[in-house]
Amino acid sequence: MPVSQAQPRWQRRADARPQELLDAALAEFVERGYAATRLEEVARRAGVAKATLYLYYENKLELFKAVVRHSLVAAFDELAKEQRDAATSARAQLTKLLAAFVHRVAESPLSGLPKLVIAEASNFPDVARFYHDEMIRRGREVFTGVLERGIASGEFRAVDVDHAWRIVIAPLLLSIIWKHSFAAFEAAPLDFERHLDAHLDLLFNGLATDRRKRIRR
Amino acid sequence: MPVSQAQPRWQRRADARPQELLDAALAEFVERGYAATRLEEVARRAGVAKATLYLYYENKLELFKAVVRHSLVAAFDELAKEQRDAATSARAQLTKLLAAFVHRVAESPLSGLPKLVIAEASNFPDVARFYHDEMIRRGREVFTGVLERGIASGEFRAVDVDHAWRIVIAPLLLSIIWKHSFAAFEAAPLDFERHLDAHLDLLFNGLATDRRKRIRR
Amino acid sequence: MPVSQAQPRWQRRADARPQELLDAALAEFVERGYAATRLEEVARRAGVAKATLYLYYENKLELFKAVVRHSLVAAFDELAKEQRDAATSARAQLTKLLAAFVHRVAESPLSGLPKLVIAEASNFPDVARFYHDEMIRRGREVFTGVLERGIASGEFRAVDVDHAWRIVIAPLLLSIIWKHSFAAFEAAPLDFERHLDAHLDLLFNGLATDRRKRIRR
Amino acid sequence: MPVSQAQPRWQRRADARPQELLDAALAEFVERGYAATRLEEVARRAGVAKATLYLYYENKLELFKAVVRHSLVAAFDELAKEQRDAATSARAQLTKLLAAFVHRVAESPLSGLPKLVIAEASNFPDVARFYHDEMIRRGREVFTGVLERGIASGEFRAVDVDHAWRIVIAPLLLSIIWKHSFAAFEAAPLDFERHLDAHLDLLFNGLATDRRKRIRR
DNA sequence: GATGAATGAGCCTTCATTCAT
DNA sequence: GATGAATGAAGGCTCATTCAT
Repeated sequence: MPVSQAQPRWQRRADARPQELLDAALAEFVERGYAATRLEEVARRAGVAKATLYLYYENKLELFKAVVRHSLVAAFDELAKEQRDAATSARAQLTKLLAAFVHRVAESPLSGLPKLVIAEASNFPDVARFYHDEMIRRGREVFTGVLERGIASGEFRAVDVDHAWRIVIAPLLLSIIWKHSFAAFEAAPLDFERHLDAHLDLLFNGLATDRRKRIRR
Repeated sequence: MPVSQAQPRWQRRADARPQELLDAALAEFVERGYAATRLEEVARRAGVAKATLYLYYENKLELFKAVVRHSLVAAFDELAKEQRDAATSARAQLTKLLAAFVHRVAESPLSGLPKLVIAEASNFPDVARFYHDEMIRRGREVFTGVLERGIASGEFRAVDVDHAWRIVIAPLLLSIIWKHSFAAFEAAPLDFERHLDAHLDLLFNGLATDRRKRIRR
Repeated sequence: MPVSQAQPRWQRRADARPQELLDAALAEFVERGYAATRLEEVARRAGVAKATLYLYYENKLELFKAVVRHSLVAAFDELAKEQRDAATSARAQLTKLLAAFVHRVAESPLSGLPKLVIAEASNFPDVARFYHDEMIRRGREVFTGVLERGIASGEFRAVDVDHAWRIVIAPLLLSIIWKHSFAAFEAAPLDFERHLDAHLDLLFNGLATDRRKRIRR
Repeated sequence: MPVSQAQPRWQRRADARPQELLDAALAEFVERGYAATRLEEVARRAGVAKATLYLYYENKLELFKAVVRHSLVAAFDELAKEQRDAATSARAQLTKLLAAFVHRVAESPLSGLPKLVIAEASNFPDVARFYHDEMIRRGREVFTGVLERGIASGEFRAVDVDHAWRIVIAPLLLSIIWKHSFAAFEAAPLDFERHLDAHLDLLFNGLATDRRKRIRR
């Protein structure tokens, strides 16, 4: 297998940089969007001077990219902690995947990443493409994999996997978007746990009544 | 009949103008976000001079609010066309609602609205609150209403309605976000029709195998 | 005597124009200054549309010049009503002149003119020069004339006429500037009558009690 | 000793800056008025970039206010250098006050302040009120004080002090307004010294020769 | 002649970026 | 390495001016 000739578009360079800067920048970017984020604010939040940012990142765009790249890697790392042993049932595995997403991503600052990328996708297509190629593609692989395994094993019905994988994660993705957009206007914060339960219940059992209902997970 | 030699420098279109401006502004705001949208561009897209915008809207923020307000109303109008007759089954009604959302919102420029509001929620909390109070609250009412009716009538299982309503719309909402963010990077554009079918299938029947499978709608 | 070859810098053209426009413009220019005056406001005050102004004046500057020119002429007309018969004493004549200034200029809208010209002198040197050459020069002539006549006749002491004329009008000029600048902050409006009396008293009799103190400070 | 080849793009002068900016701004504001003054010009005159102004003053209006405030204080400081010892005669003291005004204010850049405030009074009432309350009120107090003392001691006639104080300063105030408005159009610049002499002469001795004419006009 | 609608040019203000210490 | 000070390059907004009716 030949080594790719081209320079990787995303170097690892900045990953050694202070975590504080990236944390501050992620928070600001998520809260305000790329354009409305002022480096002054990022710096203040990180407790450094504005000019200091330039010691670590060439410019605002590079900082932005580093934030996305770094958060992406962090998200992977978090999810990877959940070893996907193929020994268990597809249903158990799917449950585990979704739970991991909730516990390790949705409830952490990393949850801002999807919102950020979505909001800036048309302004920074290469960032969106990067996210798409790295995160979404892998997500799709993982989820379609489980679905197909379940179908093959007879655990799952023969659903339209190409679309089902999106439907499976949609409620969770949407919940983190919710959290970053409308949380302030709701009486009580969204209960991720119950939300996940409700999703799994619907997902496995469907909405329509059936006399031979399965036991909740 | 002699053709006038000179093009008039501009047209007088006081009536059509507001709509044209809102259309242009919606497109730009959705594409770039509030901060990165230049009024120059909005104006160019609408075919007017920048200053003309100020004849109709006091400033950028007011234009933004008008866009959201107007799009919201337009979305309602679209959805209202689908009369929700309580005569039919809850299932048929839910199906109709979701189909209406796909056909009348997701596939129109109005589909940009959710993405826009989500992206700018923390920058403009009052806009987000407005959207939340007007759109989301009503959406919740409609969907929880159908769910409760279905449960009451025995059509649906006794699911956790407070969460289920979100899960029911999540795949559709996400699909329009998708369309505005990652469409460019996918081989084929998302097929809303198949997506809806897949969702309805999963929603009503669940993922897990069941011998007494219901008929697809 | 040859006719002047050059075009007069200030035509009489606009003097036939609606008085309303000039009145409105004078008021606005005096109140806000040239730059801060919006033609929109002038038009509104005159009860016409902005574009209508352009039917009468080429542009803002021409309107401004017309206002100054017209007000100047009006001021002259007012003052000319006071026939200066050389039969009376210099003192009576001087008194009459100052009284006329108070009653015909200071207490009319024309009082805004000096303030206006002063404020805009460096922005529009030709306007200032015009005012200087027309108004001030004539004022100087009139007042130095009276002073010299009084000195010649023995009514007045042999004062430094070149400076005295300014001193003679200073309190009145300043009073109208006052009126247009600080009137709002004073408990009672300036009583022009008493002010004039006080001035005349001081002017003719001096401040010091001892009539034999002729030593310079 | 080698000369540095390149001029530094800018100097670091945080200490001197504010004063330089205020000086430049005062000059421009006096020359053009608030509205017509472009910050670009102020900056150029001060030798800095436009944006630098914003490091020291929030916006144009704040700069304007700072200019007025600062000039006012500076004027006070100048005048305060003239200790007003009550030991001398009222006449000597009045003379001293007026001379101080001429030498320390009229002949300095501070002389532009009254013209500036007068011109912008109706645009910025709070600035005018500030000037009125700080400068004018104190001026009135000082001058009426001296007049009353002189009257009490028998040095001065019993004049109408409420109006006399204005008359006493009017020629000097007007002279500085003159200087900033019409100086360019006169053959010779106004000789402040002679002007002051002429004023004092008239002020103390009056215009009329006959010391027994007490009949009111 | 009058005016509502439209616009081009200009200025204030912000902010990413750079320089000097 | 860190930062306060400075700036150039936008972009929002205003307004004198012009066009079409």
